[in-house]
Amino acid sequence: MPPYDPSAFPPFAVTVDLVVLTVRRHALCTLVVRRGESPYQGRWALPGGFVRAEEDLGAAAARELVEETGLCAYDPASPPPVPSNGAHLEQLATYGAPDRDPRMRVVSVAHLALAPDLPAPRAGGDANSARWAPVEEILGKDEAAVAAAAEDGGPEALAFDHARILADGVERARSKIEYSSLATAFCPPEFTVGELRRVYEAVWGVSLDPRNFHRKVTGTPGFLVPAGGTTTRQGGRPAQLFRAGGATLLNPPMLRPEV
Amino acid sequence: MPPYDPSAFPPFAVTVDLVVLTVRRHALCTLVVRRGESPYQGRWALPGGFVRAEEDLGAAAARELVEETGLCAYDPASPPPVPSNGAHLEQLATYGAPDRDPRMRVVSVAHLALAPDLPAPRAGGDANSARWAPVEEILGKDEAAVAAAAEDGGPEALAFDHARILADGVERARSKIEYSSLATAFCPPEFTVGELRRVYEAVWGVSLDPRNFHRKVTGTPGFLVPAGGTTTRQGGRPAQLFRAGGATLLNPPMLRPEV
DNA sequence: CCAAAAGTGTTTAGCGTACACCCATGA
DNA sequence: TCATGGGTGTACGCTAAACACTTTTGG
Repeated sequence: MPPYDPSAFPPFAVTVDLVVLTVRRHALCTLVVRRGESPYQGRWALPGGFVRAEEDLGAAAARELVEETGLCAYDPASPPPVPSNGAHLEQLATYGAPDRDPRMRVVSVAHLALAPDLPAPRAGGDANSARWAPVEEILGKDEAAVAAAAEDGGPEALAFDHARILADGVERARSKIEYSSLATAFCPPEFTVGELRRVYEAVWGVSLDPRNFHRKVTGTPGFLVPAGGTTTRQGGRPAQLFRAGGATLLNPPMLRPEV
Repeated sequence: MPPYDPSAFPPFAVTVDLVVLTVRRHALCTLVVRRGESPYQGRWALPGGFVRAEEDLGAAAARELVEETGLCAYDPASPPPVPSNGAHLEQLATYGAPDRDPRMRVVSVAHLALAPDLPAPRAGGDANSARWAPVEEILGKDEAAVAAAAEDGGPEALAFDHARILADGVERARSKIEYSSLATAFCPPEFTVGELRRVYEAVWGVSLDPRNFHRKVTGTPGFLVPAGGTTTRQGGRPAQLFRAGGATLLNPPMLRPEV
């Protein structure tokens, strides 16, 4: 083990990058911002920024989330995901290849945020410098391969290693809604079983049987609690409204159909 | 978003810390090293060190693993976990609370390594400055609560926030062997079904039915491949030897019994 | 009345569990 | 012979999948 000499450490910059996912018009979308400066000037990138000197990593991610979306992050540990437009926020992974930023050594602690559908994004007031981009449009169908090859790829490719980060975030979201109640983070505070099912269908890119899905989610204790009212959103029998229940782990899990 | 000014970033040190897990004498154990310097002088800590200026995060973790154990890390992406005494290595999470190290701002990218049982550890040649400590002995029974309260706790508590990191690593290992073939990383290259079962029992702290376990692992295609020979290790009918197969995902997963 | 979405009931097949039973070795 | 661990067969119960069917709205 090398001697622990605090005065001789290599200089690093530490940033947080955000994979903010939402479901819009039956498609899984992510927030991207237009880069105003070199390198990768004019290209789309994940939102992010430097961690401040006295700031925790999670706090930096929450601050960036507010700055980019106005979304308030809630702590996954606190039982009730109370606020009306809160977003789930969790650490994703850390990316620190020596050459990932040509200017200097930057280590980025990526975070994953899941949000309900929102109005148009705001990025420092500049409207067309931020957008919700369909994940499929950025990563293509074969996500793993594209993400690996996308760096320095075509003009639609994300800056830096952000395609890889996005692919990892999407994969995390896809697997985590299997065995947790996280899919409710894509829904408004009150939602119907059909809306929740369309979240699963959009995130997984599959079709699910509405009848079996209904039985599954309403039959799992603590997953959903009735909110009282009913709604008619699109011609048909009105649906009951639910809120996310206290249960965070889904046992047995929701089964993702084979492709 | 704050302006992106590379010359004005706060100074960070970036380290890697290692949660190295193995199964020894039916108990899940982790590698800890004795700290020779302040702060936390004389206390046990997870092995780790600074990331070098031109070094990738995973490479730094692999280097530390070799320095501390002589273990060679294999890339989980490459299909055959070839080397005889290789260890599984993956990124765990990143810890960067502003006050986690009293001397300076340190962000630690923790990694998780799973290794087969080894001879006594070596730490720079100093024999009694490193040991395999039973996880239960460090974290106690109720791991989440203890890990949260352990910092600045009794003399047996790990330095810094390492109890939290260890608890997170153990939890990752416990959940990941459910749905992946990762448990074979705790076994030597050739092993019996009974040895693999004892790995599950030690990591989960439960008893599993030997007959159903045998059917489950031998019936999952690609999980185990027969290695040919048989062995008598402890009086009884000789057992077939197996190698880890190519399958990395276990579907359906191994079910962890309720406690 | 018809379309559309919500919700319920029923059947079937697969898998996990429990446990009886046989096999092969050392002492 | 017995003890010990390896391995197989079988019956039971639960759950997911498939799908027929009823309910409640809007047009």
